[in-house]
Amino acid sequence: MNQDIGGRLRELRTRRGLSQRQLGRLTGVANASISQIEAGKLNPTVSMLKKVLDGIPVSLSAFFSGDTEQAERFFFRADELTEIADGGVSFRQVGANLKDHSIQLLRECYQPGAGTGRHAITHQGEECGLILSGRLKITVGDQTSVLGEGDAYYFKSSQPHSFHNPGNVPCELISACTPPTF
Amino acid sequence: MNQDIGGRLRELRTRRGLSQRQLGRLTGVANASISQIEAGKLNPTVSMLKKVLDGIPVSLSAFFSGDTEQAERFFFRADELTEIADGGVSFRQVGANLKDHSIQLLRECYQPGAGTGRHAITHQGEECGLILSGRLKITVGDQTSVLGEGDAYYFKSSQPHSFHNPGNVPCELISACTPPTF
DNA sequence: CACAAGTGTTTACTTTACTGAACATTTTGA
DNA sequence: TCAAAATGTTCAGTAAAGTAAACACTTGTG
Repeated sequence: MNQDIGGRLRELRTRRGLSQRQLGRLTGVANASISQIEAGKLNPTVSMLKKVLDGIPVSLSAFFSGDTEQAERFFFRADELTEIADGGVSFRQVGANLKDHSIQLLRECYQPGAGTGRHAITHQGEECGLILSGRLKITVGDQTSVLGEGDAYYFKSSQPHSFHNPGNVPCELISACTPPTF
Repeated sequence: MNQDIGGRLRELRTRRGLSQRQLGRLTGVANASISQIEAGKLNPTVSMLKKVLDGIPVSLSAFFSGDTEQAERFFFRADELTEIADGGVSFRQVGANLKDHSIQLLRECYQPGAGTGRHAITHQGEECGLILSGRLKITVGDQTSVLGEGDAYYFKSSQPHSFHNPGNVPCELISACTPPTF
């Protein structure tokens, strides 16, 4: 844990071309502390880490979300988007097999009458989508709406939510959400 | 600062229906510490805060990015998605006027020959998309590919990237990305 | 009512985060 | 070539984080 923090801090600091002493003077933190944090020999307080990061500058949020890695593949052919069907609902996820992604982009298709049960187990993150064709009845919290082609939705996944196709033609849409687990 | 952390922790804990002691037993942290953190009287170490958050469970990333607020609107009619055109490229963003969102879902249209310059100023986050119609030539890092209907892409925005429509019909796609700024 | 089990808070005490000043090396420049 | 001024690391002292055990209070149950 502290090894991770230290390594990441060192990477950010050196990438910025700063020495431990420079960063220390800049932030009012002892250079010894920065050295020990980077070596994983110190268990920094949040306020301490924040002071140091302010000098880089990087937010705590950015620091812990840590998106510095490179993706190994960028392009996916249509037939690679394996379809997952469940009842009258089918999904095709872009980049489903990527090991570390923060967006789930789905092409979804709801057959007439199909839908999801109410998601009682709400998850973190956010969801949004845009209707390509057909009609979809969406309930979020205590609000319900029937969306048609070109309409869209956006909500925090912590809201209980459900989808249902009330029409008599399939409903196609594209949805994007942040992953359920952090 | 510690007031903020404390308040946020208390909000998350109580929303979860946990008492300080329950959370303490669950995580192996003294309930007194949780009490003091919530009161802003303690300056927790990162590892300490992480142990506590693991019991909720919330990641450090989610904790500091703070996506617990409720969206005020969930549904958007097609004509509300105001179009932004720039050269031969047009965008329609879902939930563009939401004050705090972590996904940018765009319906994009590239006219024949249109494209973006190479994005030299790379930003944080990730981008992905799915081609609805037409063809789009995408360059990411040192890789280039021409995608057609149903094809998709996914990459970290820190990679230099550019888009261009090499065909003679408009190219429509849906893209999703995490916001450029933290 | 009384008592048991829960809640969050406060208080000594132990552990440790954090500092300032040393250290050993490497780089810069006259 | 030899200071001079960087670099990162180690170390003793101190300020504070974190704990265990009390506290005062509320809630439910026989």
